[in-house]
Amino acid sequence: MTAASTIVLDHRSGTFFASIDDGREREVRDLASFVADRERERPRWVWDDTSWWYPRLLAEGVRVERCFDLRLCRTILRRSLLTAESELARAPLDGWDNARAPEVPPSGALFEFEAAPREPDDPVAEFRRQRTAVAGSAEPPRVDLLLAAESVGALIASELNHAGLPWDVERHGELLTEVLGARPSPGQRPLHMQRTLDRLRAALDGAEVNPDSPVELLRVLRRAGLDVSSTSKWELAEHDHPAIEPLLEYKRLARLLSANGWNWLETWVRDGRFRADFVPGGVVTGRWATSGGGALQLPKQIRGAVIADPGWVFVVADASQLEPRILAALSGDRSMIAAAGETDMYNAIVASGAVDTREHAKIGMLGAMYGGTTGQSGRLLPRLARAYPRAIGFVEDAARTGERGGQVMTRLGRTSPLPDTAWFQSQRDASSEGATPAGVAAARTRARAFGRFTRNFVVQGTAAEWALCWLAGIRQRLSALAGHGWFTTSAHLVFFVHDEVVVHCPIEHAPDVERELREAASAAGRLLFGDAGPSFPVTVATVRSYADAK
DNA sequence: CTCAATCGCCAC
DNA sequence: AAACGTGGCGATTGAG
Repeated sequence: MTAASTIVLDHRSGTFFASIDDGREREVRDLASFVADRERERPRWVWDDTSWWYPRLLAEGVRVERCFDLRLCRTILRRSLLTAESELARAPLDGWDNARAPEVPPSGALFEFEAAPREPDDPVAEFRRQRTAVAGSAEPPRVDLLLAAESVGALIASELNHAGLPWDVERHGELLTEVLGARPSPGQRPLHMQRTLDRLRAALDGAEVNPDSPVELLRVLRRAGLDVSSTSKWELAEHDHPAIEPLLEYKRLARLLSANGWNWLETWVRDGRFRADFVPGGVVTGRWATSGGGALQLPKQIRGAVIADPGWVFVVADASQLEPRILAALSGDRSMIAAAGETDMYNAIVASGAVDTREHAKIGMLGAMYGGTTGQSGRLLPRLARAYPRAIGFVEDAARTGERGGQVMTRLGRTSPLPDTAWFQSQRDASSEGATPAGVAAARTRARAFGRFTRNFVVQGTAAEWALCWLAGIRQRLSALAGHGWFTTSAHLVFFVHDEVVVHCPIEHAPDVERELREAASAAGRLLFGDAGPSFPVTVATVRSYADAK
């Protein structure tokens, strides 16, 4: 008997079905044991939505190595310029284009069906449509790699959600009490916040202001003689007035309370784990999003509550200067690739004579990737363009494509969306006979804004592809280290933010994990850019608390 | 009451 | 120092 290569799973009217290697569909009685059994042959599981199937399997102790997520891949294939001519890309929207349902931790019966009707379309047929689209594309291997990376990302997201980030509720509580004061009764302010507010009011001659209302605050500040146009902290910081210090302090405390205070703790942390709902492909560029708990913006302030289990540690790794390295690789600019071969790319740019200081190298590169035109970044760009004409030309081309309303592609073929109809209308209006100067200016502003988007899309999107390849490599290497154990009982991923990962592992495995994280980064670079690409160094730290990582 | 827009802050 | 990309989220505010 040969090993199965693909198994398509489906469920309809309360029954599960499996179709093995394009063969006839058969009914599956016990899904978890069927999958566990077949997994020995390492098939690629094909299903409509990883975030529906996989949490249920994980809850039953079943992990799979490979999958093909039809919903995520549909999104990519529909939009990619590499598959633009396919039947799939030209077909009208259908149920396969719908957004996923939020990932809910399974409760009660693990394979209960939702009340909402599911798309009745046949996943076998959809899989065939997608294979046809890939086969007919300009570069099938490139698209295949993207779909595989996106799909394994979906597996990893579910595994991250399953494992959760270790969270010390007690430590978090202490931290809040230290900074804010004891937890007040509902509707009250914690002591330190109230005192800060009293100081603010005193500095404003006793004005009865609600500091949480920007409108009210702005009015009171202006009445107190402060010439400010908003209440944002960077603008306030430019002024000298006795109210500024208590106001900024109040804002700092209020932010902590509302974003990561006691309510947050009760809502998002269960059984010593923070479970972010990671959403692969949740951002147009291919970056992940999260829905709930603000996991991608965990303030440095509260990372002290992220503490490893007894006998365990975190190995925290982040890719150094990822986006500028990605730009070097994408553009094939040999001078910039040489700079990106060094551990500190910005120092290498200074050494090449392009700019004077490391800070200038950084500001200039960020400006090139984000489309900065004013201030320092605008002044530095011509110098970088002289030293690295291909690299800067690459992002300038992407920007011009966007300004024309065109589409750009990442390394693996993920493609930017078109501007909306209002955008095109404003461009048409601006070039029509009755165009007003204001209309022309507005259209130009919008065109430039879309150019900044496409400029950034190629870099951010390719960085996201690199990160997926890195994650996939890490997952595979950690599995190998673990042998046959269940993944959460040995080194496993617990957190991911764009270019940074956290692995939770027994303390004695940390050196091995550190090595694997570095090697997986190099491997990801070779996979995307071959041997001539830049290096992808990672900063690694082994710590008991996430706060100690940086 | 609900809903959407806006402000402001956090992350990479 | 300040304006230049991708987002999530909470509080306020105003419309229905």
